[in-house]
Amino acid sequence: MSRQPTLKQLKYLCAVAEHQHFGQAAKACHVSQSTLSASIVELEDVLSASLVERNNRSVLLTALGNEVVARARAVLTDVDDVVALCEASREPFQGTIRLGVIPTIAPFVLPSMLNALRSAHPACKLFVREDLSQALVNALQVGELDVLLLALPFPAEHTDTLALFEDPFYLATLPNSRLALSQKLKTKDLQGAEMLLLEEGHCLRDHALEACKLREKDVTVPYQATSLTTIVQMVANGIGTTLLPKMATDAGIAEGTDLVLRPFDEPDVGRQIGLMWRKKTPRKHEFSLLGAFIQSLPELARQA
Amino acid sequence: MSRQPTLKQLKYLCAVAEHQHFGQAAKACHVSQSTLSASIVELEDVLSASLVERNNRSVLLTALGNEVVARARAVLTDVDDVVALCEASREPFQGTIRLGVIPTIAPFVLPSMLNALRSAHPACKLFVREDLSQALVNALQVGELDVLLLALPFPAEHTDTLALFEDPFYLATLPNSRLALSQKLKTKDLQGAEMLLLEEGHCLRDHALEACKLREKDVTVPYQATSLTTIVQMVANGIGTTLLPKMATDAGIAEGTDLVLRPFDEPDVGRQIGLMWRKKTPRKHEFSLLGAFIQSLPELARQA
DNA sequence: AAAACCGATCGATTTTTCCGATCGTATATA
DNA sequence: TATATACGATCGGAAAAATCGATCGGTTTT
Repeated sequence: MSRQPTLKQLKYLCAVAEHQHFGQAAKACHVSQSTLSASIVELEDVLSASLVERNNRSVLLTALGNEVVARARAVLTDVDDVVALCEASREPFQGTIRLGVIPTIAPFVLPSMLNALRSAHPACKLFVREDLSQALVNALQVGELDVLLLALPFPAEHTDTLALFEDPFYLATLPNSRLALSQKLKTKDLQGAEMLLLEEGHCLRDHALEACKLREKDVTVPYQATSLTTIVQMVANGIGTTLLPKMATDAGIAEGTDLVLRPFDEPDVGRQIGLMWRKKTPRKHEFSLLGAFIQSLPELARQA
Repeated sequence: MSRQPTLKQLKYLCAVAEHQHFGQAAKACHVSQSTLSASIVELEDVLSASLVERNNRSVLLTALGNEVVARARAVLTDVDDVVALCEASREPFQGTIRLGVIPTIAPFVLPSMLNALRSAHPACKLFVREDLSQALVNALQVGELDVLLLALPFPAEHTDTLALFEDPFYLATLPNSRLALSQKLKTKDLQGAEMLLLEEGHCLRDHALEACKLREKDVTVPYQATSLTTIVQMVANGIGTTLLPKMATDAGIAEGTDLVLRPFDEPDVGRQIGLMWRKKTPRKHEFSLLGAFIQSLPELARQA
């Protein structure tokens, strides 16, 4: 079993190649001549090859030595690149953030968020994955994602959450419907309404049911309703009524339809948006800053 | 001043990434768990970055950790490549040989030599430079070339030579010339002949003068005679007479002309072909083998 | 509640690294 | 020819590190 050469040995070899002189090379490496000399000998021993021809008057590299030097230089710069990479990642928003976002948030927050982030922190690379909450939590826990933007609460072991803002629900219905006419909309008015909600698995569905104190039997589950845009089209065609989060309506999801949007005359009818990360992540601070950054987005700030 | 990570640290990190488990990674690296653990801590310290999230139940890599692992893997394989390169160069004719050859040998030896070498030692990379003896010797001494194939003797410090074979001179002249008719050709017959030789700098010129005991004034120096082929054409056109080394005539340099080739009726009218290398080269043995290899070439052997 | 598992840490020992001094050789100088 | 100089190799001791076994503190599983 032959050992591996050391980075130090490769570095010394490159210095020798550059200076063609052991003494100067040693000085350049801030070590004594004897240390460098021994290191070169050891390298040649490890590689079982002659790399340097010592001529007492001049130092020559063998053909193999030249090859090794060329490759060693590449290795050393690659290692330096690793160091530089870590240095760049030292400060917040200088490295890669792997972000998970749920489908009922992504289309309404990501566009402005990504734009603002790119302006404020050009060096920050954001990797985004859009999926259902449970899938995101799984990915978070196995280390595929660093932080999630989702609706709280969502049960997840070994995680911490940071609440960012409330996202109230609006009732979306046709102007001539019974619910559209009520001045002071209460959640109990929804009893027996034909509520269209997203299919099972979307947390928006669960949060809507909970916020409005509804039960499964009060809800009509449409086939293939995998996006809010689809739901909106169905409501606009008179198939029923739905609840839309404010961020969706702010983003203009109901534009181009006859739908009216009615707020509820009750507190806490809505969902809470927040960040989630692993308890043990070393980047809590950075993610808290990310939370503050999201809160400061003008598109979201005006609803506070 | 931040230090550099160690190859060992990078290796351990990659093992952790692969096994997702400190204990198993340690076992794979043939070190104790404590050693590996400490090594990872030190790596993170050197890089001032969190690479691994220890979760007591599972080991996760940070985004930065994944990046570092990817680059570390590349670095490690590059280093392994260096080791492999040296291993391959361990045996003779497995590495690169930088060979210098003079112009009065190259066209007649290289074709068959390169062919044979490629067959016998496919892994051997031969880099050939063709130049005048003095230029080759300079290149040899500064380490740009490893070994020379030239005509001996040629003065050169710090070098050893290996004589390979004699290369007798033939007189090349037109059939009807005075010299073509003499049965027992002696060098002193050349006195006053219009001898065409290569321009200054070619050792063939000096060796020819010496072998035939001629002086400069016996010789006609043609303009622009930089190759034997040119000389041959000139002689064929009646401009004079010349000396050709046997290896050139064997290679058919006079084919297609009316020239006759006459050997000398004296010993040692010719030049000696040999190898030259630096006294301190670590590859003496390999170059000796190269010499034997050249001697065994059928194109050269039949003249022995 | 106990056992098992995992990585971090401690203390002791071994190994490695590093330096200054010296040596041997080749070259330059007198 | 003798001397001085320059260079890399080598040696011995001191300093630094790497490594190990044992143990700790925490979590998960039984």
